Amino acid sequence: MTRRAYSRLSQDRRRTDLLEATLACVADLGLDRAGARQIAERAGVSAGLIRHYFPSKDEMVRAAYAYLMGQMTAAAEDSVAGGELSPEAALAEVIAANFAAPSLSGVKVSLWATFVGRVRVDPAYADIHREGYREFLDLLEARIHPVLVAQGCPADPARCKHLAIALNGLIDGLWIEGSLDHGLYDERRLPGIALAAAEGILRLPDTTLTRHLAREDERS
Amino acid sequence: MTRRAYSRLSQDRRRTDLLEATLACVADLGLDRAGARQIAERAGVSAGLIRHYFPSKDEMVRAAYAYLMGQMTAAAEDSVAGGELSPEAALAEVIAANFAAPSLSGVKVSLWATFVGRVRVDPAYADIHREGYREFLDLLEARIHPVLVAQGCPADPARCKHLAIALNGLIDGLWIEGSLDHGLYDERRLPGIALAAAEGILRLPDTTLTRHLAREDERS
DNA sequence: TTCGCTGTTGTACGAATGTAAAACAAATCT
DNA sequence: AGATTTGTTTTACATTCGTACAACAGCGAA
Repeated sequence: MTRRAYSRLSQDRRRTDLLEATLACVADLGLDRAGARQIAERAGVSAGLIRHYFPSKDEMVRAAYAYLMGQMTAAAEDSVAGGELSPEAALAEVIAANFAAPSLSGVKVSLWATFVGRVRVDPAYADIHREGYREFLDLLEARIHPVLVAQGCPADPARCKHLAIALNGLIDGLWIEGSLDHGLYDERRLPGIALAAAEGILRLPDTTLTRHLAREDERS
Repeated sequence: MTRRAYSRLSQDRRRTDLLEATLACVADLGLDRAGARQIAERAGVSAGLIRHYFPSKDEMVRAAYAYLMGQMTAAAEDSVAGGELSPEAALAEVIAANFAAPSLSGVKVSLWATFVGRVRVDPAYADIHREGYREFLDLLEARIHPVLVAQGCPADPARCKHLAIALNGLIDGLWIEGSLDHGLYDERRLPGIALAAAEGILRLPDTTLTRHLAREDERS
């Protein structure tokens, strides 16, 4: 029997290949059917190699979750990085970014849900989840505060935190149902629905956030 | 070898025992480790019996998801069943019920997330999810409309639907993070946060919903 | 009490699983 | 060019999985 030809990749490259193959398998096979052999095949690698990069398959899956959350929070932070926008426009952008590609994605929400299902079981998943949630909460709070100040609304820390919690809930819930694409309504309306609801939650005058919606469309 | 003693149960009883054992195993082992043998043991039954009630283990898991969603939507509908409340109080109750036991539950959110992770993979899960989501959306819309009318707000069908979508998103997102109990804030504040945010989304005067909060506490 | 039905158990089996470790080869160093 | 290192493949193994099926036993009917 002749051996398969292969090439040696850098440790980081091979590792991320394995992580992405893991996510791909979990997304369209489910956690139970995402076996070591199938992940390895998707990564273009033989099954035994997994144990050269991870102490066990379970730890590789955990690492894949951490990798996914790192990508998602990095994307959220980048969504307002370079711009010199008004506080209102910046907040609108952070919110609306969740309802367009690549955030609005059936694959992403499938992975997110699958892993959240393990948070209660496995403390490692709980830690990763908590960290990602806290980061997004902080990001939101930092974007909310200047808007409240500019609009002359009360902006004490307790109120900001509560508003961030509520806004994060709104975004999460709409993102999940929107990404699942169940066909119960037109997903293109989600940015408008989300921004109008956010205006209400923050007690801002109408169109404070929604008037920044058109610019989002032009960009695409 | 002596055989195990057993008793014959009614078909319905045995079936729901199996479904509840399935949910219990999925909740605290995860979908991949919830094997037929472990589920059977939890149900106080031998593994072979599964195939007497379900064509396969996978179909039993699907049936367990349908069973769970049936329980949850039934609970949501019951939460406003008998009362002769004002429209505002009824809406507040529907919302607040999601942030107290038994709805606010780590087990429930784990199961919910685990199954949502399969929606994209398996059309049967997609159907069950869509149906449950649509039912809750309709329930919310039916509770929102009379409030808007009573408060003299615009209440055309399109606006009601958008508001129901936003409110559902808010509830879902807060319910998930609250149930996961990550310790980033005090979950007892969730009903207040949710009701205040709902007031904002619906553009209602302050305390229209939150003034019904105290009554919720007294009841417990 | 005995019979008959069928819900239930126990066992067996092939396939798939995660993992260990030996054999190999690709890249690097000398 | 040859030696060395180590990333990678391959084979092997114990375990677990879902399922099939024959044997058994609880329970109502006669």
